[in-house]
Amino acid sequence: MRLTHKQFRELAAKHGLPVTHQRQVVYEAVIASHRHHSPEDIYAAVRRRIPSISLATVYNNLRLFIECGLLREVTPHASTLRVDGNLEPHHHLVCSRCKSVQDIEGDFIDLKRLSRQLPGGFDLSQPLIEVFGLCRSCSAKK
Amino acid sequence: MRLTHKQFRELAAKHGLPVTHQRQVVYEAVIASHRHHSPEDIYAAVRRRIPSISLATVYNNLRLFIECGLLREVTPHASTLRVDGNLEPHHHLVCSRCKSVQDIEGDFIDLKRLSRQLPGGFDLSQPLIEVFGLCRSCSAKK
DNA sequence: TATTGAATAATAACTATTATAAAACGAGCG
DNA sequence: CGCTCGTTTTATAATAGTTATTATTCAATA
Ligand SMILES: [Mn+2]
Ligand SMILES: [Mn+2]
Ligand SMILES: [Zn+2]
Ligand SMILES: [Zn+2]
Repeated sequence: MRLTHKQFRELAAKHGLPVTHQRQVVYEAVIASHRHHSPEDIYAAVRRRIPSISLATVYNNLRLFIECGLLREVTPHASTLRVDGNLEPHHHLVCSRCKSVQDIEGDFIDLKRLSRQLPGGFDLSQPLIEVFGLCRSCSAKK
Repeated sequence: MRLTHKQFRELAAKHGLPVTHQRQVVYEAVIASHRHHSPEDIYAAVRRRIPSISLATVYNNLRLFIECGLLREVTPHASTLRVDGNLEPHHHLVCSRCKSVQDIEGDFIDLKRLSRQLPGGFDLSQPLIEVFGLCRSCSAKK
């Protein structure tokens, strides 16, 4: 863990973020496992080192880290259910900022290469793809 | 609307779903616009034709339609925030059933073709891709 | 028409997340 | 050292989206 200790201090300095013990431990909990965890997961892990930590602190710092680019959000969708009546196979273009979704067509996937990277047993019989970026109005704004 | 009227009756029959007035109208509201709507959007639209409808009925029927394959869910992620400490550019493989996420590497996107399909102004400077399918254990189960 | 099972409406409950306010902290300074 | 001030954390209330519960309505059948 000495490694991530230093890693966090450097990252925080680069983004002008004051380092606190809580932040340090939250960050380390995220990268300790190479997985994609929920705030509750992180909270449970951090509590083993800081039993008094508040769930709000975990949320606050995860949000902060995501905004600063220290962490990546794995679920860059609108937080509510969205439905699609179009059953034709098609893909989606999602704006990471405003969460808007538009259809996109075309065979831009190299299925051969993709399946070469695929872990065994993964069923990709009709692959659905989402491509994330910034929509026109969002990329104009910033 | 006569078209979707008939279309819904046929789809419902195919899936053994009893047709009710509410279901008919909810379905029509979804495909009336070629967009990706939230349950509240649908609720607002349906209320103009059935003022007494309950929000729960909208939710129930949207879920039902998704399960039967009459509609597609646009947000097939875990419903809670997930964070990723890996900042190296990489893509994700998401299981549509259990919502598990794993990293996937490799250049399986034809960026030339993709940008040909891209609407003007969409910023794809570092494209993130998510590929949806069924993970090994989920595809084994069913 | 009476019976019965399914769908709906009204509303309560629940869960994830955010907002608020008070307490604790900590760097800088006399 | 103590004090001060801005920041962070904690505890908790509030909110939003969704699901569960239950009484009512509906529609098909006998
Ligand atoms: Mn679509
Ligand atoms: Mn990842
Ligand atoms: Zn946008
Ligand atoms: Zn799965």
